Amino acid sequence: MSKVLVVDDEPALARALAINLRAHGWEVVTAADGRSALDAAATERPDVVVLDLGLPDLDGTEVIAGLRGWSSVPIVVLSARQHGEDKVDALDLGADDYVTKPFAMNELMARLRAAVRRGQVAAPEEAVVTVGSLEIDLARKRVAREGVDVRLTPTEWAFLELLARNLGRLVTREQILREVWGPAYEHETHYLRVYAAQLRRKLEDDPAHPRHLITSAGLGYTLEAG
Amino acid sequence: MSKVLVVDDEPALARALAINLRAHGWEVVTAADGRSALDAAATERPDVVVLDLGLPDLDGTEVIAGLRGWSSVPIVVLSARQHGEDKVDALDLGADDYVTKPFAMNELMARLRAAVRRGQVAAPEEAVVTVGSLEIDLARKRVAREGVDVRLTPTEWAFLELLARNLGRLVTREQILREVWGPAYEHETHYLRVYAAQLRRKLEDDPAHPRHLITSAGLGYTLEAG
DNA sequence: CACCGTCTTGACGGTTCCTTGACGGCGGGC
DNA sequence: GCCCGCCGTCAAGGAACCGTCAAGACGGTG
Repeated sequence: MSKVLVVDDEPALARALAINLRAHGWEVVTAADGRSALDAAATERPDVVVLDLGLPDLDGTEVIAGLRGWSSVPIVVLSARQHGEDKVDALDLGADDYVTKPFAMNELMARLRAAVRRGQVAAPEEAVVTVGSLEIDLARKRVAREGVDVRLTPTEWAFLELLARNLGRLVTREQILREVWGPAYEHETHYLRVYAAQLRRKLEDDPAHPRHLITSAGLGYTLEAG
Repeated sequence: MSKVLVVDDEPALARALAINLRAHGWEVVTAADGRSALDAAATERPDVVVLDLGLPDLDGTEVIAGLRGWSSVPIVVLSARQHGEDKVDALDLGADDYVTKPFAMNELMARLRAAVRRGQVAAPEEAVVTVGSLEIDLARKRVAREGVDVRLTPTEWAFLELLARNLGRLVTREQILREVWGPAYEHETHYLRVYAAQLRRKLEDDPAHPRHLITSAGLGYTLEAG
């Protein structure tokens, strides 16, 4: 769970933010002015800071500068001002993102997630899905079974990749056909059978009794996690 | 083409909205009160909802809360009230954006587009409905009873999904038949009995005395929350 | 042009699922 | 008590779907 520090002097807005963020799984700490914001940032070590400009004591830019003196925590600035002038200021000083009021809660949430993601330096995005003895490397577009590479055709790979990106989730026939063959093929279910069989022959220990690539008759296919 | 659900009890405004939206390429569904809004959202699966506060039956906030129980569809609230009080309420409950009347059609349109865009980027959003020892995962299309997966046929799943999306609310026979079998089957009530029985056999501890899938004779079925 | 890997298409047998009918239980109205 | 409507149960037949094999079509490459 990520921790967010909300810095805002309007109690109503601060409360609304806190409630929404908590509902979405964030741990929330609040501060109502610039000085306590700096204190809270030092003691709580949040993963990201939401900073409303126009605080009673310090100018928002001072808060950013103060934080940047010792921390590289991502900062998302919140502002009522419409024009770009202080946007440039804030970004210059080291803010990471900028949202003008009124804003949509989802947008803020998305920007926070993005900010945290960017903030995590150690994120080379190791996109490898492991399923039993299968290793599916989404970045390199490779599959290995018990350590040895398996050669897949482009269509086989597209099929498998789609299932792997939805690991453990049922992917409907229509979705597979749309994604792999294109929107016009939405009803060509024959392809599914041919390619499911082909993947099983290459990837399953016992293709006749698949343990990974599971069929749900009339619905679609699932790449089973366990 | 994106689909929008317009919830407004003033016919004139609802019509004006529908016409304008359709002219801009939206697919439009309308509802005039809170209850039918929830029904329509469950059956139509809009990409975004425009919700006018001040409905005859339910408070707008109740509608938001009801929707948020199972859906993460973006909601844009429409309100005549000028001051911020219920704005905060609406956002607290999970609305995504807020437009005060009178508004420019262009502005609403832009906010809808933005809401849809954000909705698509947003997280996969765990949508799991828990009923007793049942876990119904709407995103993965899976049901587990006491932790173990239960295999459902496509029709069984469609039936259960509809009830789960209307958790605790009675779903009429007509609505189920229309949704699961199609508009032409609105009077084939035999199907309901067969499939209700089948679901109970798979999901209930004692199929003869169901505690979750409840019949209301002559009316329809309810998936009981407790 | 011939070769090769890949994609498409067809046919067939086995399985799952849907549909349909028949029957019994339950409860309300008369 | 009897009738009637509605619900729940079971089972059978047929339709839809799946897995499999293999032959042809297609598109690059040498």
